[in-house]
Amino acid sequence: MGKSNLAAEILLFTDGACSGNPGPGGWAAILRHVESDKEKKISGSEARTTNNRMELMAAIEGLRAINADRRHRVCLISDSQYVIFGLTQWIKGWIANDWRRGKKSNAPPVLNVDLWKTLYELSQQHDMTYEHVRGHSGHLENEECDRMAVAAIKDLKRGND
Amino acid sequence: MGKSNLAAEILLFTDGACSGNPGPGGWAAILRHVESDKEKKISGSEARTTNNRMELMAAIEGLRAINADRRHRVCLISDSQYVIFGLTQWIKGWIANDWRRGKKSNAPPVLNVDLWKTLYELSQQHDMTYEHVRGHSGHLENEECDRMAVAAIKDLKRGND
RNA sequence: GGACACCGGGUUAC
DNA sequence: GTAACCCGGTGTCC
Repeated sequence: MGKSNLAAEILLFTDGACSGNPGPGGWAAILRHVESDKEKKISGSEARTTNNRMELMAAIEGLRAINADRRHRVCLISDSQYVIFGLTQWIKGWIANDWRRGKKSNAPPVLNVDLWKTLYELSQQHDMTYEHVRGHSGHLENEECDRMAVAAIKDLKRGND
Repeated sequence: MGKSNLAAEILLFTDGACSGNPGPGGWAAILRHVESDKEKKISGSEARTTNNRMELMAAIEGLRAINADRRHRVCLISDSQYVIFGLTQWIKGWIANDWRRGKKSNAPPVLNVDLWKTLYELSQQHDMTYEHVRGHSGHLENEECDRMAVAAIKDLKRGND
């Protein structure tokens, strides 16, 4: 529980899972309104995707579930360094370098740009803080997200999506 | 499978690797006699070299492994544009300009001239065709050469060379 | 400005 | 072991 958490109105826990990478994937998010302690849970799946795309989707759909009528103070909590470092550090360079992975003109393109652009726009609509937690280390909400994401894959495979 | 391949008697696949660039390096070549389907594999290493020198060495040693009693139709297949374009396009200009990278007398010198001269002489002894393949894109012999070159470095590091 | 290679490091998922 | 992703670099040429 860092200082950043104390100020947040909304805690957004996210996780993604992928059975095969690439393969069937699921994502999940838990939104907690700190003051009221109300919680919302959402999850979804895709037939063929990657682990990183599911981590991004969890954050995107989580942010989409927040009312955009005004800016909220949101703390995004994920076990994905890809998501957290991407949003807090790497994305500035990507934008500066026209979504390439480096300054050289023939540097390879950043992947999953579609999701990164969407996530970036959504993050700009609120006052965001970020926290990286280690996966599978007893973090309650993170583990619940993990279970939900895995369940979403299972539903997909059973055709119950 | 271009026309050029159909005519070749010998397919020569090559690759180089370098752990650090510059650093310990390895090279490898697979020679396939098309008619008999017989194969020969060779590899080697150097304690301190560069990626491009190893790519050149792979081609040099590959050509050296071909019997020079008469001219053979050889197709050299490499993922190094440095090697393929060097041999098919650039080297004419280098020779014309006394191994300089341009026509001006103060143009910078071509690097690795020792290897380029050796490779050029060897290539003149046969009827060569050339093919560039993308690295790490599922090309069987190229990937096998890659493994052999990396293994050569490993042997070197273990002192088993 | 362009291209092909060669690495070093880190995280996750199978 | 392989695959999805990111950061940082050099070797070489046009």
